[in-house]
Amino acid sequence: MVDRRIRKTRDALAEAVLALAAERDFASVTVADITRRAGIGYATFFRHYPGKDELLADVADLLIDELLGLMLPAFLADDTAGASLALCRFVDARRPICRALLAGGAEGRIRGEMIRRASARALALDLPQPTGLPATLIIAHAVSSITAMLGWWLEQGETMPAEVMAAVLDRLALAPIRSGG
Amino acid sequence: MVDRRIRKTRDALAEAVLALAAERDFASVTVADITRRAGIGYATFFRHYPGKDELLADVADLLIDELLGLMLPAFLADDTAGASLALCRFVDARRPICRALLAGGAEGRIRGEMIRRASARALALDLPQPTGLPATLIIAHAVSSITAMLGWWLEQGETMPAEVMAAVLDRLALAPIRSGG
Amino acid sequence: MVDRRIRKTRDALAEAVLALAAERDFASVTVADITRRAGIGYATFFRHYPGKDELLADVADLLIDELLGLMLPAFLADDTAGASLALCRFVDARRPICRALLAGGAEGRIRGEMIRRASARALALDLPQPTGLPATLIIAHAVSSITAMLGWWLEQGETMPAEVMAAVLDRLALAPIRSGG
Amino acid sequence: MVDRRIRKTRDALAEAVLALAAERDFASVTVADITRRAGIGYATFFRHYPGKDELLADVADLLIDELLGLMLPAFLADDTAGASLALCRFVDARRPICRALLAGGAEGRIRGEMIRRASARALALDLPQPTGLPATLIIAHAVSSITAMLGWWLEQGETMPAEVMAAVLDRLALAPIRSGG
DNA sequence: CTCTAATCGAGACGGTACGTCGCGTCTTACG
DNA sequence: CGTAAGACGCGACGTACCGTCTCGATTAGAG
Repeated sequence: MVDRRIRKTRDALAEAVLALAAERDFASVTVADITRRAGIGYATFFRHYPGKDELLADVADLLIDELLGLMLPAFLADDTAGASLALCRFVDARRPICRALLAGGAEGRIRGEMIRRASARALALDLPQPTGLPATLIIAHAVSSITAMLGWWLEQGETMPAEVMAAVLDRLALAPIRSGG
Repeated sequence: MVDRRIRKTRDALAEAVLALAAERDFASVTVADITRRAGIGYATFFRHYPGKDELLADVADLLIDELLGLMLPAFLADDTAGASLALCRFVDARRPICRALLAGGAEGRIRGEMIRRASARALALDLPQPTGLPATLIIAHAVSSITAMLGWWLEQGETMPAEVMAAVLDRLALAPIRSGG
Repeated sequence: MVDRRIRKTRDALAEAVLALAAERDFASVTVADITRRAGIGYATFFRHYPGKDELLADVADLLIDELLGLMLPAFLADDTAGASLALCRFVDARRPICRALLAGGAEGRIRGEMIRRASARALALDLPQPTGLPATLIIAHAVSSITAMLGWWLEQGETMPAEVMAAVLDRLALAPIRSGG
Repeated sequence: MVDRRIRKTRDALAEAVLALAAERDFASVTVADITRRAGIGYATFFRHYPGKDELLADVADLLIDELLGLMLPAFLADDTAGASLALCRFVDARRPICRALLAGGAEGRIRGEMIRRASARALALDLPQPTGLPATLIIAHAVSSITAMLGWWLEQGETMPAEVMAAVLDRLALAPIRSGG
């Protein structure tokens, strides 16, 4: 169905871009760096992606979708603590890739993409706003705060357990959304 | 004391970079764009700044310092609502420049710079951590959440008054830092 | 074997640099002038040559080699008159290119290159020095005198036939090397 | 008469340009190099000379005039050997400056200037051409050959006495002009 | 098992922006 | 109040990447 060569090339690109984004500022990573690392031809890159940003987005998309799918149910059930915990365990189990996406120079793009996708989902669900605040504002707050704190967490090494981090996340970023009002 | 020509050139550069950062993605702004807008020679730019990022940082620094100086007293007095209000009024009174810094493509850099400076100040003050959480984590959360929400606010036009925004900011980002524990 | 695109680009560059060197002072010719004339991209130039001097040298090299190959046999056979005549006819048949190389601002570089190559050849041949003078001195004299006179000749237009010029060349520059001693 | 300060500045410039021309390629010497070396202000340079070429020309002019004045009498008296000897002794007595002018990157300009001035003198004198050859051609030959050989000589260090060099010069460059015909 | 079309590597190319350097002019702070 | 110091506009330089393109060589998967 899908040519095996294509899959192989894309996998190599994904691995390469993550490795490079993890080890230095994403803006300074060039397409040639990626292709060299992936062991593929320079022009071949553009047969798959229009640019490095799109490659990164493609790599991140799966993760973001998975993550949102994981958090939304708990969040909608007002179980912000559960959502936080699910999130932190998810991230903890994928430290290298999350580190690449959240603690490198790519963070800005990732956050933007997450806000976009979360807003789209919220719009599609047409959820009620018990807090009386615009959904896009809440999302901007939640996503920004969470990605910032996760980035901080991942930069600390393995010093703080997922459960503790989840509690912090919940207390500072998620619970305030529900409480009060 | 300082050559008048130098001041004039720097002022022109500051004005130009703000105008350009406001009207489109900062990453797509070139040094040539800035110098053209400022009416100065291309090479002259580099006699003042190593690159456009540094120019932006220089422009933002004053604002950031002023802003931190404004918020800190209220924040340290546990008056997060007062700090929020001071912040929103400050921003409201400087919409164009804040919009350029927070709602354009420059947002990532500005946030990074703010986190850096705020962390430095916190370290210098050696403030007690009543919440038991690391200062750098709190700052990452607060700065990220606040800049994200302020960016959202500035993008909405003048639809929401500063007082309302301040309440939101306080409830979602600042108050949670103090409360609980 | 050699990429056809490369050959095409180099040919275009060679044509362009000769045309420009012929019509004005070589020092005032810029790389951009050359690439514009050749119809190639500016950066492409540097994929082929480190600078305009090297391009000119490359263009001149073929000619110089051919010319040295033409003169040496007669010269070594003590037939300086024959060598002069061969030289003048050779130049006469290639007036435009020789004019570009000898009567423009490129003259200094060309002379230097000729001295270098001729010295290398002389060294390789390890020829006896019947005159008792160092080969490099003789070469400096011969090349300088000849290029100067040829430059003068080419600037006069077609007023003096090759045979006459050859006689002058022989009498002033070449014959004195052999005679006496 | 002439402001002493002006003379002092010019002398400093002359000294500086000669020193720099001697120690490296003249084309790579910048005006800032010269002024730094001379210990004068950058802008001051342009109050005295339009550019570094003109400074060099000014410095060389005196020498060239002196030299031509020295050689001409002997040359016009058909005493080419005497002219050669006068020349070589003159140069030998001023090795550093001559080296700077003849063996550095300035050689091309100096030769051009010498040809120009010698041609002007020849034209002014309206001397008969016993050889039947155009004066400008002879001058081109003589000046080029001589400067080339002197450059070679100066580069050898002090290995060859002026008298020997003069004999070579006479035999290869000057005598052939007179002899034959 | 073959053949045919898609995919690949390699890398030349036209561009755009960069940051540097030197020039020659013009202003300005300072002695 | 003149002058050195140096900021400035200008323009060429050489570099780095981008995204497009043309080559053959290889290889997958349909017939």
